[in-house]
Amino acid sequence: MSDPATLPTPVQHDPAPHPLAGLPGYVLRRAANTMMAELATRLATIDMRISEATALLLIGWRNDLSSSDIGKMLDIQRANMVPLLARLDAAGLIERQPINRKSQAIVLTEPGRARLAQVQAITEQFEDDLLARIPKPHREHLVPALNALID
Amino acid sequence: MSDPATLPTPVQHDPAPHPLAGLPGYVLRRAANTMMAELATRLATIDMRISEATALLLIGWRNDLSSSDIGKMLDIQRANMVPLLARLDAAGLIERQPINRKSQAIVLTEPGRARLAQVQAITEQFEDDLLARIPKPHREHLVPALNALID
DNA sequence: TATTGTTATACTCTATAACTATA
DNA sequence: TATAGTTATAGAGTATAACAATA
Repeated sequence: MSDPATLPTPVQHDPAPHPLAGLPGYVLRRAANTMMAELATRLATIDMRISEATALLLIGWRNDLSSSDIGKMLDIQRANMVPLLARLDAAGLIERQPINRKSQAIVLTEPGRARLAQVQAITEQFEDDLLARIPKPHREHLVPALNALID
Repeated sequence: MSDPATLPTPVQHDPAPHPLAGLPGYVLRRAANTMMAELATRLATIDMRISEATALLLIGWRNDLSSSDIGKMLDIQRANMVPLLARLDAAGLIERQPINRKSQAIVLTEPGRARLAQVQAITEQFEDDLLARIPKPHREHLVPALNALID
């Protein structure tokens, strides 16, 4: 080995800034990926995915929503709601109540209500932690700014 | 209609369609999904994915980056860089220059530089349009707030 | 005619393990 | 020992087309 003092800096401990680091679209994608990975990790402790947890929150909010209704509110395709609700059903968290011969309301079972309480505890803590990471001067502007970007 | 003076004050100008609409984490995910879908649509006009376009921007910025370097900067796993660069290579946009017998620098070809110019035009317009959608009072706070969420 | 629920399918992004060769 | 490049594989989210039954 050569004298370390004579070598060029071999390692960058801080990721070098690059031209994308200041682009709103890029930091939006990176921030969402980082935070959703964190949320997914926390929800995994109760065997829930983000998509399942969001659906459960909605189902617990109203007991007259059909699969299509939930999909429209969460921007999830009808076809993709099928395996999602099938997993919640297989876990015994929801059941289907006929509205007419075409539609069914998705409602929570008793185990579903218990799971929802866990989901609410995790998501509330997550939202608090997320906001706490943002410097105070910017904090209150995040949700209004992001809402302006949603469809 | 009733006398407006007898009605409760309609202070809620932003009525939530559902309980998730006000959660920072949820709107972060929705905003990112919406904007990335828009960017993907625009990049598809020049046959580029978002991941390919971001890599191309980085490769055009410096000509001494290895596949691993690019992956670290963009938070893409080493293994996932392989098919990404393979597609850019197959399209004739990049070539590999040996650094040593272990590493290779990824550099743009002449067609790659032309494609990069198209990518830059699309992304700059996209970033402008994104910011324009945000009400002025919130605009300057978005990037600092999001940067605080990235790792 | 439009909508609901469904099946089938495919693409993109992401994640991990493991291997070879080289620093 | 650690890193670079690679292969293989799997999970998760998303998208479209198509179908039967019902509103």
